[in-house]
Order: sequence, then C-alpha cells, then structure tokens
Amino acid sequence: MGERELLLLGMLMVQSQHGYQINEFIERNLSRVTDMKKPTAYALLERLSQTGYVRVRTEQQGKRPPRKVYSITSAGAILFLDLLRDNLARAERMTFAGDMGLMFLDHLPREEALDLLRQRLGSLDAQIGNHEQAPKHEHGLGVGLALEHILFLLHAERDWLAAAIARLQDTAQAAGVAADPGKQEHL
Amino acid sequence: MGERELLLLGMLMVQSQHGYQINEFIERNLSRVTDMKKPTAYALLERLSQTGYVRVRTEQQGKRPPRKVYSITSAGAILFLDLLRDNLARAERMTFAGDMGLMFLDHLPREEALDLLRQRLGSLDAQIGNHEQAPKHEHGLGVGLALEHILFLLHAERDWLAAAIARLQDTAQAAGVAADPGKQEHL
DNA sequence: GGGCGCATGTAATGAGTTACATGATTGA
DNA sequence: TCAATCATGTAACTCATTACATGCGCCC
Repeated sequence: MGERELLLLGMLMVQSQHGYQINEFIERNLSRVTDMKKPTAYALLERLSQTGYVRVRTEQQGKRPPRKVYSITSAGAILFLDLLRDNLARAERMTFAGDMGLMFLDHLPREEALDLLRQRLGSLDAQIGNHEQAPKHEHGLGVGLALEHILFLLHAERDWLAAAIARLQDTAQAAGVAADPGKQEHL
Repeated sequence: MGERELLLLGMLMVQSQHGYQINEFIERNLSRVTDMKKPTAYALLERLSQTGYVRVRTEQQGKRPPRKVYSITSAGAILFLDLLRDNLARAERMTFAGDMGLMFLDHLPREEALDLLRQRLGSLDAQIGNHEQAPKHEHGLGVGLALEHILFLLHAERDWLAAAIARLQDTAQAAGVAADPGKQEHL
C-alpha cells in the first residue's frame, strides 16, 4: 500500500467526494505531483471500500449519471495517518532512467552526445517554465511545499546537466576527437 | 522498450557475457544506478534473443552448470544506439512518492511532522554516506558521471529538506501551536 | 558435512496503463 | 446538431517483483 492510497485517503480526509471529482482535481491541480490515471483511482477507491477504509453511497442529481460518493471511515483515517507517518519518515531511494544513457555516453561521438544532452537540457527548461507559471499558493501549505520541492529538484537537475555538458565540452577539446576505447572489462 | 534493455545491450556492446555474469556485475557495481532484479534480467535476455537483438550460445566449463553466453547482433547494436540517443535526449518527468506526505503535512501536529521529516533527513544522510564511500573511478567515464549525478541530486534533496524543516520550525513558533483549518475545498 | 558460489530459471502475483464502452446532458 | 462534459468502469496487456526450485562443485 503506497502513495496512491495515501493521496486518495488524504483527499477524503478533507471532504467526501465522488470518483469523478477526485480525478478532476488530480488532473487539474496535482498533475505535477502524481501521474496516477483515472482507472487506477477508480479501482483503488473500489478496493478501499471493500476493505472498509472508505464508505460508499450512491447519489443522483436530477438526471445526470449517478455518482458514487466516498467518505473515509475511522479505520480509513487510522490507515491514512499510518501511511502518512511512514511516507514522511522514509527517504525514497533515487534511481533515474536518464542515468542509463549517461553510462554509455562514450559509445557515441562526443559531439553527438553533447547535442543530445543539450536537447535534454532544453526539455528540462521547458518543464521548469511550465512549473513556474503554475499558480503557487492557491492550495494549502502542503501542496505548496510539494510543488516547490519538485521545482527545486528540477533546478538542481538543470544546473547539474549544464555543468556536465560544459565539462564534457572541455575534455572533448582537450583530448582531441575520439577517446581511446582502451580498457574495457569495466564498461 | 526502456532503460533496462538499454543497460543489457550496453553491457553486451562491451563484451559477450552470460546471464550470471551480467547479474553479478549489476549487483556489485551498478546497484546504485539500477534496481533491476535477476529474474528480470534473465527474462529480458531471453526476449532480446527471441527478437534477434542478441545471439545465444551455450557453453560448458568442466562440470560447472552450463552457461548461456549472449552476444549482441548488428540489429541489437542499432537498437542500442537508438535507445541510447533517445535516453540521452529525453528529460524524464519527475514525480516523487515522498511528496504525497508533504501535501498532507498539516494533518499531523507540527512537532510530530517535524520529527518524521528529521527521520527522513537521517535516512537521506545514510544514503549519502553510503554513496560517498563507494569507489569513484574504477569504472568508465559514463558510470562515473551517473554515480556523480545521483550523489549530486541526493545532496540537493538533503539541502532542500533541511531548509524545509527549518522553515517549518519557524512558522510553528511564529503561529503558535495549531494552524487554523479554515478554508478547505483545496486541500 | 555444511554452507556458499555457480547458473539457470518458473510460477504466482501485483501494480498500473491503454484503449475501449456507455449513455445522458448541456452549451454553442 | 455537434462536441464537450459528466460519470462510471472493463478487458487486455505490460512490466517487474517475490518466492521458490534445482543441482553440482568448492572450501573450511
């Protein structure tokens, strides 16, 4: 049981909601913090209700499609706090898909590798721009913190990448064109 | 097709190897960069051989268990370069499980939340220590880069967390004990 | 003789995504 | 009248993990 149920339970701690409403909120306001998709949320809500952590009541407004309104139970509230404590105390291990490429950098001509990394830098800048124009404080303290955290890490990543590119340019000039593929046996 | 096949193909670009050897190397030297498990690697190698990207030959040394030695094919080398270019150029979107907790920070008494975050900080420090004592340059340029990258991000994360804790301590003192849970509707 | 290293996997399970399905209502 | 919004899902699939299975050789 992980972040996703923490998110759902947390939203239900604030107020009872139906699935569509939850998904809307996530898509509109939390798309930068989570990538959970709608069917996942629906399925998880269903499971949480079967395990007694949330309660469901079906509601109908006029002739619109019926809604399933979820409320958190007391067991759910306890679970929420447990998951929350655990999540706050734990530092997730970091591994990045982008590091695989880095490891095999030398299999490409240095100039091409640099071009590709510059593309990476560009798309990183785009992400940062996108984050920065997002409204900062229309959510609570916590959401603001999380958003700020991501933005901070995005900047750190950008800085590192820019520095790495610069270094690689230097060593390329210093060493001539192609590095000698001498010692293998350790990548 | 993602980082994992890039890793396997990359290792076979350097030299032909059998599965056990690959898994050993990953476990010993790349455990900080990837979390791929053995059965996954075996299964992926099998699939790569069925799709023609690698070639297998079975080998026996004395009476030890027979080995399956994998070599990359020309199609595999092309795929490797494609995956590599793609990986280098792309900036992965960042989302962190740890941000879920941050969002719901205010559901805990401020002091407890701070304690938990201090635990997170501690485990972060442990990770950093672990990384720093690892031998730096016994691998190629690329692996060194990747390792350094992770370490850098770990430090950034640590710095941010320490600052966030400090800020939360300040606002806690300034605002008295419990923040007013006034406006809901937006977490 | 007991445990670790070598070397390969299988089976069961879980988590999550994508693409699709349905059907009424509201607004331009 | 046409598209978007509301509201719920299902089915098929992919990807990866965990736990287990097997059996010989080597070293203490």
